[in-house]
Amino acid sequence: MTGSRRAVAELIASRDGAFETADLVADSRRRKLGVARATIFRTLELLVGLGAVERLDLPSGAHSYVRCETTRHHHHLVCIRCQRAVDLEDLGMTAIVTEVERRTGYKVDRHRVELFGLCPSCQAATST
Amino acid sequence: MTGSRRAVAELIASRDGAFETADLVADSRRRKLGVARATIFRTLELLVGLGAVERLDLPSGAHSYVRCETTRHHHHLVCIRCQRAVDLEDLGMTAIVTEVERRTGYKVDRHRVELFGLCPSCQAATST
DNA sequence: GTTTTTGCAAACCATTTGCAGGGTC
DNA sequence: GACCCTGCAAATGGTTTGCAAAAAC
Repeated sequence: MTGSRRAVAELIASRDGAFETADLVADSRRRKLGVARATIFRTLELLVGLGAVERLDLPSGAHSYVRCETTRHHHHLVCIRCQRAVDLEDLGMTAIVTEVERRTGYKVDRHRVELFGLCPSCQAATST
Repeated sequence: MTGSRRAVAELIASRDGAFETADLVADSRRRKLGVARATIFRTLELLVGLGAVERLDLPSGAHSYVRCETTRHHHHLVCIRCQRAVDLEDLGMTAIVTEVERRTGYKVDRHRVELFGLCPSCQAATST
C-alpha cells in the first residue's frame, strides 16, 4: 500500500457511479494529488484484479470502471444519464447458462451482463 | 452498394466467428483487395447500424464484431478459443429486466449480455 | 539494502478525420 | 452532373512501456 494507491482509492471512493480513467486523471489534477496517469491505470488494473472495481463497457463503446460493493459474483446497472450504478446479485443467470449449454453444446465459462437505464432521480428530472 | 462495401461484406461472410477490425484489414491485404482501413471501419459502422453485425467486447477488453444471423433482438455466445459464435434468442431476459426494475427503481433501457465459453469442437480438442 | 512503485515522456495502437480524386446513380 | 464513397495520410485519444529516481518493507 503506497501513498499513490491510497490516493487513487480515495478518488474512486468519492465517486458513486461509473467513471472513466480520464475522470480520475482530471480529479487527481484538480486536487493536485500529483498522481501520474500511468499510475492511475496501473492501480485500476490492480483493483480490478482484487475485485474491488470492475471494468465495463458503456453502450457507446467507451471503457469505464465501477466500484463494487461486493466481491461476490454480480453485475451492474448503470444510469445512462448520471452514471450512478448499483450492483445486482442473483439475477438468475445460472438457469440461463444451463439452458444455453444444453441448447448449444458450448461449455459456458463466463458471462457479461450489463444493464443500462435511468435511475430514479434522473427519471424524475426527465419527466419534469 | 459499392465495390468496397461488397468486398468487406464478403470478408465478413467468410468468417464464422468474432473478429477484430485488424483481422479484416489483414484479410483485405492478404487477398489484395485494396480496401483501406478507414473504409473497413466505415463499412462496419454501417453494418452495425443495419443490424447485420454487432459489436461486442471480449473479456480481454478488446472490441470485436460478429455477424448476426437475425436482426431480431438477441445475444451472442463466443468460443474463447476459436471465436466461433452463435446467436442466442429468447434468453428470458425480459423477466430479469422487470425484476431488476422492481428492485432498483431504475427504468432499464438496454442491456448487454455476452456469454463466453468453449464450443463443442474446442472442448473435444482440449480434453484430448 | 533490496524490491517494488512512481512519474515522466515517449511509444503504441486502434479509431477518426480532412480532403482530393473516383465511383455511383 | 450532383452526391456519396474511397484511399491516403495525418491527427487523435486512450493505454502501455522504458527507465531512472523515490518510496516501501
